[in-house]
Amino acid sequence: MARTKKEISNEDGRRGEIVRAAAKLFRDKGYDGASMRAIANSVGMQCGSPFYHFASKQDILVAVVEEGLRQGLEKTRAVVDPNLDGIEQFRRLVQVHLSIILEDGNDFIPVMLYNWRCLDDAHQRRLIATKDEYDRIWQAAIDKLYADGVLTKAPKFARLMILGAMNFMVTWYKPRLGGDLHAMSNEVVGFFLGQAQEVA
Amino acid sequence: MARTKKEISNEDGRRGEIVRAAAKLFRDKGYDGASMRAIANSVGMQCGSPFYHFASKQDILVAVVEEGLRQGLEKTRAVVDPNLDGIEQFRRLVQVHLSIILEDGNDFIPVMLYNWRCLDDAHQRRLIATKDEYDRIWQAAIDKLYADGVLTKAPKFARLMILGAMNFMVTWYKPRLGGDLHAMSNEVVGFFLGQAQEVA
DNA sequence: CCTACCGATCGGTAGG
DNA sequence: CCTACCGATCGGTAGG
Repeated sequence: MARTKKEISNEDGRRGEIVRAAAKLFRDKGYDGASMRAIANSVGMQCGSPFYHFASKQDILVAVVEEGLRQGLEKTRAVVDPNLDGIEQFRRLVQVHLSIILEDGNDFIPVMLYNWRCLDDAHQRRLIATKDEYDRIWQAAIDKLYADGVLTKAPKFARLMILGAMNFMVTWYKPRLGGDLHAMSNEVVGFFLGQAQEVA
Repeated sequence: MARTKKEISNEDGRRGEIVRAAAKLFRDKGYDGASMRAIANSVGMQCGSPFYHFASKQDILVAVVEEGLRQGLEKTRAVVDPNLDGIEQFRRLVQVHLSIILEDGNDFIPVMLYNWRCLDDAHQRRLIATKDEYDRIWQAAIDKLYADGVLTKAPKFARLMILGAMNFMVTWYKPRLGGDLHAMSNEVVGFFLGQAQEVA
């Protein structure tokens, strides 16, 4: 059976192993710091073998970023619900974003955030459309907080500050015993929305 | 005359040119992505010549980070004044931090922020003491805002969010014609402190 | 600070 | 997917 579009984007099998191993190495050492040999060896292959699955190292990076955007957009859309009140919608977006960038094994989006310049211009241009879709979801949620009076400052700038503060957590957050991501989400929500609302 | 400590930390002369050129290249292409040849050529040297001034590429990175911390701490201390009210102190810290990370030619701290893992463990351990000094200044200013009731959430977490949001601006901020860094500072201050205070 | 060069490692390929 | 290999480039050095 031919490889369907869904299977490709799910990155199953050996190819998927390479994508996941590369994501971890790109995150730890950066795109230039992670060699094809290191990627191959981390999945038990010889140095030339990943080129059976990918035409180039660049294409592996593209696959990592595409998989990150696909998973991220899927998880994010799953918590969007126009019936929620603004604060609860925001809380869910924060929780899911922190899991996307901080949870163990979720290396795709951190690689995208911190290796974006390693993508060829053409790939950047193509992938930015999906990034924009991600931003639109956040912007809509923040606009609603603004309309409700929970946030009072320019909502576009608010989105950049809030997502920036979270994205920079990649550089300092160290997971502790017992999933404290939920606690972290509450701290983030509490900080940006003030003390008006109780934490779940 | 022997090179004094002050002259070393000021990075004057040819050595200083290498440090500044390397900072720019490290910022644009990353530590691993910027070759010694590229650094040498960007100051009109041949590929082996930087090694007359530095023992290794790693030592250039160390010099970049040290120069960034030295300049950053100097500029930051210059705006610290215990007689200022909390909000005005915060505003000045934001302004100086944005100039440190976003102003044209100030590549040192961005290199530190986004290439920290490229430093050897021993250098990280040594440099972290100066980083901590920087954080202490910020923490004191934020603690005061907390004591004054301007901020109401855990001040340590507040520092991480505020500095994180600013530091991530390195990835998206594009300077426009006519220095808008001052306007940016006002937006940042306005966002984090709410609309209580007027912008200068 | 240049010239000329080193061994190591890089991404990538051909043939099986 | 492995073996064996390629040219290019890397950080770094010796001698002047």
